[in-house]
Amino acid sequence: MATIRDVAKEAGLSTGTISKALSTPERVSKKNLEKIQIAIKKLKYKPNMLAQKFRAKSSKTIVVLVPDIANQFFASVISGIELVAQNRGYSVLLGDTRDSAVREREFVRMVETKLADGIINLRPYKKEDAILPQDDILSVSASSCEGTPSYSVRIDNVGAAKKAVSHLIALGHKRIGVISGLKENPHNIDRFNGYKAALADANITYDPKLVVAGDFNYWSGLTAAEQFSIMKPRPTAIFSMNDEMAIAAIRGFKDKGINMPEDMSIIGFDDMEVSRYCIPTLTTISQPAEKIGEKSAELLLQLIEGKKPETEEYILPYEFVIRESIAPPKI
Amino acid sequence: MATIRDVAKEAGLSTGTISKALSTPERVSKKNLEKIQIAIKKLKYKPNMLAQKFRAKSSKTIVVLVPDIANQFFASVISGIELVAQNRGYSVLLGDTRDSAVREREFVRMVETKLADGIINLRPYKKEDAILPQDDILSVSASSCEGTPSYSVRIDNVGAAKKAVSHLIALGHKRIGVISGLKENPHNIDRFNGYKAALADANITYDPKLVVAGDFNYWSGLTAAEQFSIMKPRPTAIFSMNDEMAIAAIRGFKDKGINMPEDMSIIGFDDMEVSRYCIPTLTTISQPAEKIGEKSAELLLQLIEGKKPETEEYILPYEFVIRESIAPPKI
DNA sequence: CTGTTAGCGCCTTCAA
DNA sequence: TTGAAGGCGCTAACAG
Repeated sequence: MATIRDVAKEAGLSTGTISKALSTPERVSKKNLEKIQIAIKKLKYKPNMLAQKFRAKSSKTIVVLVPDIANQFFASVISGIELVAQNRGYSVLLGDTRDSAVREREFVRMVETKLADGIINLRPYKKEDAILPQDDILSVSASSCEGTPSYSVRIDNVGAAKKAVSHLIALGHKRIGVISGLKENPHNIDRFNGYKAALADANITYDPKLVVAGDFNYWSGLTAAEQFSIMKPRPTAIFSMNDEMAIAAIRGFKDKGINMPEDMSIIGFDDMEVSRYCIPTLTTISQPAEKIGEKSAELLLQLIEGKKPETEEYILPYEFVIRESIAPPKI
Repeated sequence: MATIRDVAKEAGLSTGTISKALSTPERVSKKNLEKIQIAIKKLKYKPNMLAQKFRAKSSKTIVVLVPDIANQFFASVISGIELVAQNRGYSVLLGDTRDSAVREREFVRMVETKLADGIINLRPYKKEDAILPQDDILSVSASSCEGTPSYSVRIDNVGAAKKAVSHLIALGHKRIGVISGLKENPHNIDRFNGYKAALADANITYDPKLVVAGDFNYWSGLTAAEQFSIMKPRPTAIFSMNDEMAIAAIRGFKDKGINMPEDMSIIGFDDMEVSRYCIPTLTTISQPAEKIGEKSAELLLQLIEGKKPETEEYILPYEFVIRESIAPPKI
């Protein structure tokens, strides 16, 4: 492997000049620039970035911690992060933690040991179970929840859920079921609080029987629909903690001969691509996933470059997208 | 940030001893080991891995090129890769190329510039449009297709497709439709060849009208089902190039009053998790995704460590999983 | 505009 | 078992 010294020798110049030619070519004479070009080509010289980074004491890399990489929403957030990072000359190291704290710590170690400059965490957490933030680690929490410590970018989950449920109430619904996500999941908790708040506002008493436990996955939405279909009295509308379960539930209700939206209204959360296509198309909360990613990256890069951001918490606007899946209750 | 020299000073020893204490503690006296431990804790010393890697001239990192990160199958393959890599002390850098050659090149540059030691490519390609392999880059192609240049790990797509279609023929089906994936996609091509081979074996003439173009996504499966439902005569069975489209098609057929498997048989490809749950459960080809990942990683690490693998092409066994979605045709 | 030189943090001889 | 010293490839003074 050719080094900068080999190039210098080949071009009959010093390493300093080669280095300059690479970083600020305008400050090197044209003649020498040409010689250098030729030498580089001849030797197939590629700068050793490991050496560059070592010397610069900065890896120009940020780690993105993802609980589950095969997830549309996260993929969009990552997309936004990469956009900003690349524009600023940073690379993105994806850390699929698969919800394991051990794996999460490993990635934190990477920044402790200089392999990365900072972390964006896509796993929502409350204060209690937080590994991050850590004193000596620059980190930002993306798509976080209420009460996330330190820098964070998110939407108002409570408000969004409340808005959705209030809309159902305004349509005339009184018995509104919930397909919940994982119990301990902070997003689930926030959205659930929004649900309760909407009921409280309308003086509807909260009935825990109307809450069916799901796990954010398709299958659990299907099961939930079955349970709702045999309830007496049956709810007239459902608020699902994500689109995937909502879409499964639509399917499940149809199998039981319950038609949407005539017999049953349903609202999801996320606005996945399929939600525009399913039958009926799904009313849902749309999160600005890419924007969340972009904002998080901007925040982290600010921190890395030693600037102090104005605010700790950035709350981005969501959108309540009304589609075919809701209607006033019968009677 | 404390360096190894600071620790040496604090412990009253030389840097060499500290270094040894970190790598081969058994070769350092217990007394000194203790002193060193204390010094490290006091100074909160963390070795600078950028320096370590620089000196070792090896990043102990492999890049995994993924066309689309939000994809179950790829996620499983990556899982297998990470398993092997971590056991051998390598980290995995995920490169989501989003099918862009530019982005792909960027990751190739990382290994040229020492930021990574080798590449595992999850994008299938034929000889013509290959960026990899490249002379000076160690790479392995995972989940590749027929005719992939250089080291590769895959299943026999042609054989698998042929087996599935032959099974339909054996059940008595003669008009067998296809929901294809993206036209240029090599997996699509291989599987399509398998389909044709099965027809040829049974002396059934290939009818291009029975092929509906899809794109591997849910929505295209739905559309395909609509098209098939108005064909006259309608096919009695469908071979779908992946599970996602197959599951969508089941849905689409049901909407048209076509019941599976009585009125229509269907077979998918991939064996996604949902395929075990949908109604009817889906007959499909199961790929050993994790195993493909593991084998690819083993191969690449062998190459990195300078050993020459026995074979260039590793073909892993697939499984034809028969579930409820197929039956003999009516009459 | 170009060359010289020192040193980033670590590890590995080599000698004690 | 420990210490001293050199060097990995690169860049940033500084001097010319």
